[in-house]
Amino acid sequence: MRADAQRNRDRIVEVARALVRAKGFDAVSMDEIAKGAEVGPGTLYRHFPTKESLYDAVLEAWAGKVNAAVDSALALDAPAREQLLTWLTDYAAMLTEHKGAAARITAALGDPGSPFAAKCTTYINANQRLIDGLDSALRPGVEAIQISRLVGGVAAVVDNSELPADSMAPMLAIVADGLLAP
Amino acid sequence: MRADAQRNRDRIVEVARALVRAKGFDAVSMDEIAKGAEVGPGTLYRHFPTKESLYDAVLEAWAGKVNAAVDSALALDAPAREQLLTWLTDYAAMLTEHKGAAARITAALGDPGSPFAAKCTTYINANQRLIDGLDSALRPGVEAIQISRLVGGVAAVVDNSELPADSMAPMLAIVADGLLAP
DNA sequence: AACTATACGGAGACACTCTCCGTTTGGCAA
DNA sequence: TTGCCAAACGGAGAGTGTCTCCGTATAGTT
Repeated sequence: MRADAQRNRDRIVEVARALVRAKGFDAVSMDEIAKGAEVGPGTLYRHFPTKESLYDAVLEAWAGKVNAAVDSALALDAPAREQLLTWLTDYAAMLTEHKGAAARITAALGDPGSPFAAKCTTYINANQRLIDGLDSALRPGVEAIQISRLVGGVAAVVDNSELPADSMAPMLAIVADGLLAP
Repeated sequence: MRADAQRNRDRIVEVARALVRAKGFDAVSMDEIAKGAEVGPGTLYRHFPTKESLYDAVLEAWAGKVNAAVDSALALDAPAREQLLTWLTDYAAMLTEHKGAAARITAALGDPGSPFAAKCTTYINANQRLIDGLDSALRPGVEAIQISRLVGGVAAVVDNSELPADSMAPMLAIVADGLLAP
């Protein structure tokens, strides 16, 4: 890639990240991002063929954080319930970090054609590692994608309704208790 | 209201209901509805100032169904877990009956200014009656709006991802077990 | 039959995503 | 350094959506 193209690409992602953080994905237009990054719309679309593919780039850094969070939860010297709840809370917090991310990523969980497909497998794998790690403490038959969807659903609701972050806690507690073996 | 206006209003809602059922709320445009009802866009917007207010009219008939469902679940001669699961399943099924309804209604749960506010209180009241009916079988401190959000979240995910209806069952089972007293 | 409040319809304002294509420029080779 | 050209740029505008304004038509009353 030519040097100017690389510079522009980086600036676009940077500007987009700031705008999305401030106003939410849906409330930011591509023109606005282009203007902020001082490029034309044509340039923007040369780098990112759709708005969602730009969003995917904005969320890039997250995948690593997810794996770190599941590791640190499993490393806790605590009962399974607390490990589980710690992870669910961290996971939900990451999903609500950027407005609009939770619903989008969670909706894409089963769709390999989505621009978020790579992130989805990261999330599902993280939940699978959790299941493997917690072993027999969980109810039998629970699947990683179900956990992803449950927590994603809760996070999406809280995100959409613009609720305070701590309103997730009681709902995640219910999910956690439901996930533990009867 | 003048007779022709009433006729047009009824036809608009009828056409909108059919189109939304077939294609989902987001995929149907107001122009399309206007054409289908053989009125101009101006007439459409005279009756329904926003697209969402039209959707509210489309969903009108539901409120009664919700109350009937919670009654019939509570009337079951069965353990609390089964009553609870029956209701959650019925409730989720109603939310996914029209594409796009689950996320919209659930997002509006705490917002009195939403066009769906009336429906939201119906849903919350239904869950409150469930809590009162199941009495001490539920975990202490659980709130009606939390149940509404949990089930709404699950329904929204399934709706968004276009999953088969039966994929909700295991997730609702987890929620149900989490809701029952430990 | 005339009159008026009410309702109608459609052109178009405005916003948004995305495309096409003529113009400019970075980086390499002579 | 200079010249070349593939790569990148920018912006006008196509296409689609929600919603508005206002001149026209009509229902219902007098």
